[in-house]
Formats: sequence, structure tokens, C-alpha cells
Amino acid sequence: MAQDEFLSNWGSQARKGSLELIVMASLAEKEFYGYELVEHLKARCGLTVSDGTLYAILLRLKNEGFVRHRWEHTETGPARKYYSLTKTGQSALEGMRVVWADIARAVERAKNAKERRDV
Amino acid sequence: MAQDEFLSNWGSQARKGSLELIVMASLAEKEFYGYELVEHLKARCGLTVSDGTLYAILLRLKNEGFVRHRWEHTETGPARKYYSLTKTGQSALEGMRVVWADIARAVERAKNAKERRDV
DNA sequence: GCGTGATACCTTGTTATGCTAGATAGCATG
DNA sequence: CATGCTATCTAGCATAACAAGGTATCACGC
Repeated sequence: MAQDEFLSNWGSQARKGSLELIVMASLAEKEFYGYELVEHLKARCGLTVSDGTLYAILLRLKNEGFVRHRWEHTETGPARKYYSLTKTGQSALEGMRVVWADIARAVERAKNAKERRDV
Repeated sequence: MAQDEFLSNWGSQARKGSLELIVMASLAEKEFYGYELVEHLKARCGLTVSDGTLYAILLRLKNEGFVRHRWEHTETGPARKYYSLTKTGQSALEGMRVVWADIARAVERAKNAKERRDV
């Protein structure tokens, strides 16, 4: 595999899970509809996510009971499905933040092992 | 799904990719043999990884040309396969660190969105 | 009315990775 | 020769990101 191709693929794998956390953290901030969230993630987090990926995540979160949605009609286009975080979702988000912090810490430790050993 | 079960499963997903980065960063520090690495990750990074997971990673990294290995016989037990990072692996590790930093930054931004918006 | 484009939602199939559970094998001790 | 510790490797499963495509609404030009 070419180096660029490897990195691209590895990035997809490394994003697993983190996207769910990012979506839930965003919904904890305010309501979003799907299409809006795609643009939000690009502008705010520098993440280019395809809408197919995002809708799959929202569906999973809904099946888990972490988000709910309400329809809102518009006069300038198709209706929008606004998502918001449930109480269960907020509680799950707390747990996910802890797990993520553990992973991030493990990566930091491994990355800085050499420097810290020299101290 | 129970909350604990969800978190456990989500953690597995979120670890994807990060383990490869952690292993390569560890090998950049010094040589390891597989079994040793399992204990190293537990002690140093607080990560409990099964050996099956680790050997699969090492095999993939070897197929990519990121690590090489040498056998070393012992007198107190079975032979050990010592892994070390190749030049290609070092270069890939640099790229992975950049990608990981992007992901970590995106998560941090999403997590802190509320606070920062209030500033 | 009819095509084009923008908005907005959803589905399907592929692929890669971590996890569980097992298999194999050397050495030491009783 | 059975048990336990070390050490490596394999097979099958579940899950999430991604690409590609489909459906439907509204506005605009012709």
C-alpha cells in the first residue's frame, strides 16, 4: 500500500468512535439537523464527513435512546429533522468522555515515552 | 443495550487505530517482543490488550514494512521475536501523529464548544 | 410543464480493525 | 508425565467509516 493510501485508511479507522463522541458533544451544545451538522463539523472541527456517515451515526444514537428528533417544516425546501440529546445521552456522553480521555492519555504517554524517560 | 455494555463496545471502536499508533510509538523508543509489549502497554499506558490483538497488529505492520523482527533464543523458555521500527515505519509514524493530532483537536473543540462560545 | 440545481434525508455494500477463543510449543517443577 | 508459565499465532465475529446511489422538496429559467 502506498504511504498516502495507508494514512488515509488509517485515519478512517482512527476516527471510529470519535465521530460519535463529537456528534453527541455538538448536540449537547444545541439542536442540529443532519445537513447542518455536516457543515458545522467542517467549519468548527475541520472534519469532512459524508452525510451518509452522519445519518448512520444519528440512527444508531437514536436506537440507543441517546438522541431524539422533531420534524420542522420549511418554506424554502425539504423538511428538517432536528436532533437533540436526551438525558440518557448526556449521561452516556459523560462516560464516553472518560473513556476517550483514557485513550488520549495512553497515546500521549506512548508518544512522549522517550522524552520522559530521559528526564 | 445496557449503558455499561455500550461504553465497553464504544471503547473498543474508539481504540481502533490508536493501538497501532501506540505500538509504533513504543517501538520507536526501543525493541520489544510481543509478550513484553502487552505488559509494557499495561504498565506504562494503562491499556489491557489481549495478545491476539497485538500479534495481529504486529503482523499488519510487518506486511506494511513498518517493522522488522529478529529471533532471539532464550535458555529459560521459548524463543522471542523482537520487533523494531524501520525507516519507513518512522516516517509513517510521523504522518500518523499528525492525523491523530487532528482528530484529538476536533474532539477537544467539540467538547469545549460551549465554554468557548461563551467567551 | 420540464429540466437543472440546491437542499435534505436515507440505504446498501465494502473494508478494516479490535475482540474472543482457541491452538501450538518450549522449558521448569513436582 | 502432568501442570503451569512463557511465548507465538490463527479463525471467526461484530462494528463503524466510507463510497455510491436513491428519494423528495422547492426555486429558477425557458
